Amino acid sequence: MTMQNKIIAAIRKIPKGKVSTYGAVARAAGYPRYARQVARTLHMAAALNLPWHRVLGAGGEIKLTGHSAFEQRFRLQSEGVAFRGRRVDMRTHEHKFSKPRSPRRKAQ
DNA sequence: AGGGTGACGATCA
DNA sequence: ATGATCGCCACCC
Repeated sequence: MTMQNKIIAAIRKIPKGKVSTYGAVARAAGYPRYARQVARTLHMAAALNLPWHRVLGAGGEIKLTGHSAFEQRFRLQSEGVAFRGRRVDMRTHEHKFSKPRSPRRKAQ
């Protein structure tokens, strides 16, 4: 299993109406500090059919620029994600990964 | 091999 | 809140 595959798998777990962040996805995939690689992976989101719009920067901020940023915001609002200013209200929309950080035995 | 580059993130002024 | 700086790390010349 490559790092990129794990990152992709993590992104696929974000349900509609919820969001996550580059850093959180990286951690959920088992690669803390690899936020930039998550972003890199998202460049092929369309081809991989990934919910790319559900991944935001730390604090729920859209890191895209120009038209893409607008589209991301539009897509999120379309599935019920509320914004507070320029940021998503993470308190109510952040997806919590159930990924165990310490593969100890197993999550009961 | 070496240096520049990000859809990052945390910290500080 | 905003901008600068720095640490990070796979990619792409």
